[in-house]
Amino acid sequence: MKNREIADLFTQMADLMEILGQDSFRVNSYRKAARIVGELARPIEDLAAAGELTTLPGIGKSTAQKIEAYLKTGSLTQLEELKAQAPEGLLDLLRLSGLGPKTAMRLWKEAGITSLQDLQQAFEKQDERLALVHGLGPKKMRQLWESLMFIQSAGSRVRLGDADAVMADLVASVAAANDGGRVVPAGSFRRGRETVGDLDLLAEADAQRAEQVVHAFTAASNVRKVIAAGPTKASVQLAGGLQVDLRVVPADSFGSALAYFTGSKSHNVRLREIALKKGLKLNEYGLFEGERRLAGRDEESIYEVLGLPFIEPELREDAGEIEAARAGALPRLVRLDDIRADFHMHTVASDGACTIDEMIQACRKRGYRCMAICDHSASEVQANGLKADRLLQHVRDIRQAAKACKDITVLAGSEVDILKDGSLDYDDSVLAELDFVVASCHSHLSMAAPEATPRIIRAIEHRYVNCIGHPSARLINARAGMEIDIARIAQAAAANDVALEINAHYMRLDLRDTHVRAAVQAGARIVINSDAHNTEELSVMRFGVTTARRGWATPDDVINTWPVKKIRQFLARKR
DNA sequence: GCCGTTTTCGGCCCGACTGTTTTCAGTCG
Repeated sequence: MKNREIADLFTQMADLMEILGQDSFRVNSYRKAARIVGELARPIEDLAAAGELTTLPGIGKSTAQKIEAYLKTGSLTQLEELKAQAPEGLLDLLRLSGLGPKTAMRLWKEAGITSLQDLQQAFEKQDERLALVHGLGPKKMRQLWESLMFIQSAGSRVRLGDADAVMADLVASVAAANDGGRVVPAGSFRRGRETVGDLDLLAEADAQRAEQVVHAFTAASNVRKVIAAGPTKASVQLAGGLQVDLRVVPADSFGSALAYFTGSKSHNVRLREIALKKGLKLNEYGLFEGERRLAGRDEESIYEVLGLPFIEPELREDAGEIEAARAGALPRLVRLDDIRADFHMHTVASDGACTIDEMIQACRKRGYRCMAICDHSASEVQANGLKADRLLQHVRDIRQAAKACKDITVLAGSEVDILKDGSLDYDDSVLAELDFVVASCHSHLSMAAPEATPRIIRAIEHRYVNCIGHPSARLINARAGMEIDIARIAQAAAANDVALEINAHYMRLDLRDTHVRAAVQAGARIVINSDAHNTEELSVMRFGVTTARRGWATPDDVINTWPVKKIRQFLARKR
């Protein structure tokens, strides 16, 4: 699957074209194409083979031809031509904050600097060529130097779960200075993306109070550096390197500002276009007809005046949500309070930290009516996986503990390894003793799609398998995991009454959002599991729900929301 | 380069902050 690869090529083209000062609308169209291809769940090869590339929004004849040529030849002539016109190292310069295409061009043309390395050397030698670059004063130089040092020490985007803890503290700090005015997260964090590049925070305050709100923000305990601070807007860098932007707006504009700063950028562009067609103007201060404000206090009013139902933040990616809204076809997304079950958690029997009873009590406290305990199977030696005899004893222990709790159905299960060839880690006679089987890959994780997909499908077709755990086995920011053909896997799952897991741990979120959407479209059932190794970790369920929402999943799609009777019927269909 | 309820050409979202200017360009979101 070359989706990511091709998306990166288009991004490179857009960056180079921008540096070369080419038409900005063409640049944007390449950026859009990169986004569309990058977020596609189906392999781009399949669409190309079927001649369906131009059915994608933002992909026209010309872009389709480039994709087809690249798939055929492995290179992209237009990109090579651009690279011949500008040194490739210039692209890296764009990673510096405060340095855009114009400055990159000037560094090259006016000082002969064409890479991060060149720039660093020029700084270190206090090269006089730098003084020749128009628009580069002492402050800008200092900013670029700091940014250069930063990208050398900092990593990539921050995982949603890590950002979540930081965000909670910041909201508390700012809210304490805002006399009850609203303080809420916006940006990709609010949309629930699996990683965030920065954090956005919005506060409601009048002009008088705005100053103290901005001050409370820039003075928050974990702020390392104040990047910018005006009367209504400020940016800081936290100790961990994460950048946070705050905007302060009056109550009348709070809703429009929230919509604006939640994005995504492309969703906003669509909203503005709709506004324009109605002769209106939409910005962060409201929706206006001439000077008259028609909406802005809350998000709902913006959508309403634009003639649309409210669109949930998780859907705002310009991935069909506007069209669905117009057609009245938006899904009723699953919510955390719909969740009444968790089917994947570990105990001290394998590598968990809590006992069966402790996990049961914690699930009861969360209001669940059904749960499954699924410890590791024999092959997971490092995780103290259970050999068959220990598993059978463990099953008896779970059933014994379950008897004491009438208000929750406790299923005895296992997280069984899917071996390299797609077979399972226990014999059928052992699996037959279990109520719930999660089958997961824990080894041979660098498999490409042609091997990985049949491996997983073989497990799906297995008589005793109820669920495929973390299907790609990726770890965000740490391991790419297996390439999987989600369309084929979802089709097999739907046909075999197997649920596909969204592993809710924020390191995994696997299935990822685009996979969930493809799975739901193919009619597969989704199960959201915490994979908790202690009672505390049951709370990661919320990240899984967010991912399910980003995948357009409804309560009906997600078996965790079902009554126990319906869950039992689903499991019984397997055998 | 894409696209169409003003369609095959002519548009394509808009404002805040900074640093360098000498009235504004560049960057960012």
